[in-house]
This record gives sequence, C-alpha cells and structure tokens, in this order.
Amino acid sequence: MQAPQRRPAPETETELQQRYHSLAGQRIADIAGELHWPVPDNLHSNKGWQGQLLEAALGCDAASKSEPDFTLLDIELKTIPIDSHGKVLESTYVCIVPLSHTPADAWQHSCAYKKLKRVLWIPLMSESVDIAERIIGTAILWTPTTQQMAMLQSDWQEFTSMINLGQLQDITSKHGDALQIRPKGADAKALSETINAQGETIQTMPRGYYLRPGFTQNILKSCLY
Amino acid sequence: MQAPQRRPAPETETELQQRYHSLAGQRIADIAGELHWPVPDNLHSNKGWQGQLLEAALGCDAASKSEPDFTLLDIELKTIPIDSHGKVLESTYVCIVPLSHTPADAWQHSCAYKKLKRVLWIPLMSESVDIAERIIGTAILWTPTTQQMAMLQSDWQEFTSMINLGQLQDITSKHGDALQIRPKGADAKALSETINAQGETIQTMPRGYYLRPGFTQNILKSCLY
DNA sequence: CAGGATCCACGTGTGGATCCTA
DNA sequence: TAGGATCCACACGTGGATCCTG
Repeated sequence: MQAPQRRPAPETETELQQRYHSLAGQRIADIAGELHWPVPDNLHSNKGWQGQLLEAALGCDAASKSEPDFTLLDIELKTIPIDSHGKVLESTYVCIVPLSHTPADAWQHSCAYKKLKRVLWIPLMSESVDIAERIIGTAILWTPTTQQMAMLQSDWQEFTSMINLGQLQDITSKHGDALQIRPKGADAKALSETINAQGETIQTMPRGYYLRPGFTQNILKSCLY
Repeated sequence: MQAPQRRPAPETETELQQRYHSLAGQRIADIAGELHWPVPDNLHSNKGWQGQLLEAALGCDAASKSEPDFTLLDIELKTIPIDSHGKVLESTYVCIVPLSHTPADAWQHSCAYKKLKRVLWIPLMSESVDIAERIIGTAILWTPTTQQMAMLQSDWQEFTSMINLGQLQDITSKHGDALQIRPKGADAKALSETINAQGETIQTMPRGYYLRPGFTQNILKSCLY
C-alpha cells in the first residue's frame, strides 16, 4: 500500500550500465514490485505503461519536451517489444512531425536527430499475455553507424522538403526506408495546422515519425543469441 | 448528491436576456443550488469559482481559447465584484499579452479587441464574507462607445509598439489609461519568451491585460441607482 | 502485417479571477 | 489602494507506446 516510486537519475554512464544490466532477465512484476507500481491486467488503458515503468526504474529525469530521457548523459530510452525469437513486433515512435517551417538543412537540430543520436534499447519479451510475467531482455546502448545515420537523415530531409512544399497530403506510411510518417494523436479527429501546395494554411491530422521494424531489427540483431 | 450541472447555450440574445434578468437579486447559494454546485467557504482555493458558476448558469459554451464565452452570440461574460455602494473592487482580467511578433496595426484582430467588443457584465455584491450570501446585481450588456473604444485601442497600440521594440521591461502597471499590463501566471517563477531592445530572445514573466477599476466603474455607473 | 487509429499520463498554458502587503 | 503575486480548473499537446482491421 506504498506510493509508487522512481529511482534517481544516474550520474554516469557506468552507473546507468549497472542498472540496466541488473534489469536483464527480470520480470515486469519484479521491477514493478520494487517500485510499488501495481501491474495492470492489460495495456488497453495505458499503452505506454511498460515504457514508463522502465523509465522510473532507470531514473529518467526528462519530464520535458524534446530532451533525451537521461538529461545528464544525453541518452534516450526506448523499450522495444520482441517475440521469443527476438523478432521486433512494433514500429518505434520517435517524435512528432513539425508541420510548419522547418529548415530542411537542419537535420542536426531536428527533434528526430536529438532523439536518435544515442539510444538505450530495452528489449521486452512481449508474447506473454500476462504483463506481469514479461521478461526484460539485454539492453543495448546504441549510436547509429555512419550508414544508419545517413539513412535517417536522407529520409528526414525528403519528408521535410515535401512538407515545406505543402505536400504533406502526398506522404503515406509507405515512404521512407528507415523512418516513416504515421498518424499520431488522440484520434482521427485531432487537428494541427500545415500548408498545402498553394501555401494556404489548412487543418490536418497530427503525424509522428516512427522507425520501421526492419530498421530496429537490424540494431538488435547483432546482440541477440 | 447530484452531479454539478450547467445550462445549455442560449441561441438568441433575447434568450440570454431572459436568463440574466432572472439572475438579478439571487444569491450565489440559490444559483449554485439549482445547478448542484457545492459552495466553497472562501475563494482562496479557486479564485475563479464565482465566474465559473455564472458561466454555467448562463450557458457559456466556449471552453476554447480567444473565443467569446457565448460563441453563437459573440458575447463575452465578465463578473465584476462591487461593494454595497456600487464601487468596483477589482481590476478586470482581459487576456494574456502576446509577447512576440504582433503587428501593431492589428487592433481589430487582437485578443483584447475580441474580448471587449461586446461584454455582458454581471455585478456581484462581494462585501459579504459568506460567499453563499452574495447577491447578483443587474447585468449590463455593453458595447464600447466610440470614445471608450478609442481609449482601448490607443493603450493597446502603445503597449504593442513598445513590446515590438523590446521595451517590455520598461512597461509598468502605471502605463495605460483604460488598460494596464500586470503579471499573469502561476507565480513569480513562471516564464515566457520575449525580445529585449537588442532583439535578443529573453525569458520574462507572463503578463496579462487588465481593465482599470475606474474604466469599468464608468461602464457600470450609468446603470446603478 | 503493417498502415491507420487510438489510449493514458502529465506538463504547460490560458481562462476564471482574487489575494496581499508595502 | 493598487501593483505585484498567486490560486484552481481544464483544454491541449507531447511522450510513453500498442491496438486492430483489411
């Protein structure tokens, strides 16, 4: 009957490593128990619950926007659902797509770049229907290879150019090799502003950048056995 | 033990008139009782409570920003605290002050103009410490006279020019004849962005436009006996 | 199986204003 | 007495992601 807790922020990368090593092999129930978090029966009514639990367990301190989760270490945390064969089960949300006036040469100042330049991936065996019994995998602290970074930048620049030309409506989830753009909002009625090809302001559904499963699969592949 | 209620939006000005006529002379307790709103002992912990009660009683439908409270009728609602002699006891909050890039020629597109071009004033005898026993006065549906509108516009344009020149720091509550600028935020630590005289972006306290008591006193004067 | 739709938490900002002290 | 400070409610947007049909 204690209040939910969270751990303090790690101050060094070594400290962070110790923590995520200690998580590997644990069940969600173990981690939730230590922090006094009640485990829900399913995720229908809080799809981000597992991610938030792991943030609390590792001591993420960014409640703020567009900041990496570990502000001191400049590292982003992502939980990634996999099956028992190590196969990635979902795409990974990165950040919202800015729909107005983004300089297309500003990749290194973009939200997507900041989120992806260094990521701690926590694989989560998600085949068990029972959330409590799901097992944490071996975490990977990833920095994109030159090739991977080039793919991301290339996709991002194409998307950004199209949006600046008012062609957002022409972008589908099929575009992009590593990144894709998909809806992101409360529901299909949510609205944001952008411009059309005539430069007029119009209302449209908010979108997010997502990493394709194939891309994240490649990141994890080297480390699964 | 019923849930708090609110009335539907009035569809015509006549309907609105009927409603606010029926409020005159009633106690806060009467109105709150009909809507099943519990009356607080004081306003320390919800300074806007009375205004929100009257919004519910009259059927304001704008939960949205920068819209008049009665969206169909394009009318704004303001409760105004007075003493037993009809003296206005407080300044009246209008809207927040935009701290970046407002064209100084855009008075008629400004938030302040939209809020003030037609206002239903509900005087509230506020000398009683007992909130429940406070009495609603005779409401006034006001459109600014040419003179009043000129004062408002003049004040607004001077403020807007100064802000665009980066002189926000030089504006005090002493400036302005009808309007004044005062702090508006959670507390003294709240921050917004503006520019200084060198054009650099700086952090400053958020501000609001307020009507001086003398100005609202003149509006009410013609109708009090 | 993947594109389109959706769900909760929570921080922030605006709208409703009044409080409080020099 | 009025200028500066402050209080709550609630809508909205972003961050955490997964759901669910053709």
